[in-house]
Amino acid sequence: MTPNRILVKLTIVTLGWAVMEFPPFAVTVDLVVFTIRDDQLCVLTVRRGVAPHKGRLALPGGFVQIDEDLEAAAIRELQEETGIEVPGRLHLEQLGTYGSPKRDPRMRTVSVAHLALAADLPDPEAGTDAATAQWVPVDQALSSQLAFDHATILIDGLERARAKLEYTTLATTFCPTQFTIADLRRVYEVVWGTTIDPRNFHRKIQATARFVEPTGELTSTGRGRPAQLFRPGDATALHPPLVR
Amino acid sequence: MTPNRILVKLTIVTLGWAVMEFPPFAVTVDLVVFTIRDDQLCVLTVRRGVAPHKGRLALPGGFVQIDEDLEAAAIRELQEETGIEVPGRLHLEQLGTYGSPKRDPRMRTVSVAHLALAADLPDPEAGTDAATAQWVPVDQALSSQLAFDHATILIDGLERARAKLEYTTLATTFCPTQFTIADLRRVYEVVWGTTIDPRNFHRKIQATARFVEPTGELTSTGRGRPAQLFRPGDATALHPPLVR
DNA sequence: CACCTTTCTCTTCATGTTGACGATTAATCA
DNA sequence: TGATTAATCGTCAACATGAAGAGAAAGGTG
Repeated sequence: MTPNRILVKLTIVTLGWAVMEFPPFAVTVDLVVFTIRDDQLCVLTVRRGVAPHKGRLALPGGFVQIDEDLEAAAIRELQEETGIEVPGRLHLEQLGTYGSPKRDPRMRTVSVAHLALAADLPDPEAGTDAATAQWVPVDQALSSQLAFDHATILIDGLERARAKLEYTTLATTFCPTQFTIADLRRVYEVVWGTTIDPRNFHRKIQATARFVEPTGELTSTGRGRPAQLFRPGDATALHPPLVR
Repeated sequence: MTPNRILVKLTIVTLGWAVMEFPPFAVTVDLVVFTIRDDQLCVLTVRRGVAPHKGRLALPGGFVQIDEDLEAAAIRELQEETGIEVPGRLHLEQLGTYGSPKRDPRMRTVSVAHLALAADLPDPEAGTDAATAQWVPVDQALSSQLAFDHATILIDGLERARAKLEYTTLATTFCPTQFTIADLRRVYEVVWGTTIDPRNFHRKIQATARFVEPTGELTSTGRGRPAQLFRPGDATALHPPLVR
């Protein structure tokens, strides 16, 4: 057994009055970032340039630094890999932690996955750290061979996002600063993969206090009657929920 | 800077073709185990015997071993600290991960908290590893000074449990193998801290397919009209949900 | 310009769910 | 024999839902 193997088995830290020993883990954050582009739910991916899983799509992420909060690490990785301005109009929450001993063949890694929802964002800029980052439709990502256990994480993130639309106002984070009720409806339709009656949806949104606030302006987009524009209200929970 | 400090800053692992370096973390599991005793929601606690936070109440938990799954570690700790037979009639799920750099003064620790719900269990046996384990009413635990960030974890676990009763059938895991609808109602009342109309609750439970299945037997407990006995049905989700 | 299409918005109606609460049933207790 | 307790059944008004008719306000076309 080499000295390096011994390091993997046990780390010892002396801190004045106490001696602790513990098995050392690598801790990472992975990100499931959703947005809607061209009426499709898309997830942010990176292309792996090194083994293992070289060439496969993966979720963006990286090591948590030794003095860094988990959420801070998620925000930092998001900025590094996408150039997204954080904090902005973006929702970020912890999704779950994935720590199977076999999930990374190189070392024992525990990954704290985070879920982020954002309005449509510009393509990641080439020439930056985000060079290999790209938006991929979720169904396309799921039918490709994602690296590590990222397919599991993506499925969990998708289900979380679908569920949260039911009982929170998070759908508005997928929308620009001003939007119509039809825009909001398309968010639900795209994320849930269903169709929704426009008239009942309209009634329901209007009946939910503080879900959306009218800006007073109208769309001047093209076909059909112009729609009222809204901005997000300050409600966060929906009573009663919207049901799939 | 001592060699031990250097060990804390960086671990290097050589695995044939690759050399990785990463900051080493200690990974632990903590457990929020709820049960109901004497119409009170109780949480399993241990009394800390060593610094830091010596003498304070804490949630049970411990280090994840280097080749161990996160859930397996949670199950092992549960057995070691309480003697609870796992798997049994018990619900276990991941709650969230807590990794503030300051949460443990001894080292950088990331804790994967788990939530467990169980029917009333015997007191932990003295003389075992579980010697200091005890059931404490939740409000009492919250008004005491819990160790580390365990108050935060407990609050999150409580909120998760309350929310899950709304849209799942998990309330039955707090009940013995046979129970009355009134027993089930008291679970909701205790966890939510509310009172519920017995007649409407009765109607609602009966209307929800496969929530509970009648055993055909009746209670012969004491005062009042005897009640039908039920066992848990095979439904897991509630449509429509019960609302607080 | 008249007329059609499109989309937003308001409305109706039948059905189902909820909360409040009266009434009945079946046991124990005094 | 009541009185009390708790389980169970029933009623009713208010509210929410899904389906769908109809009007309003824009653009497109001949």
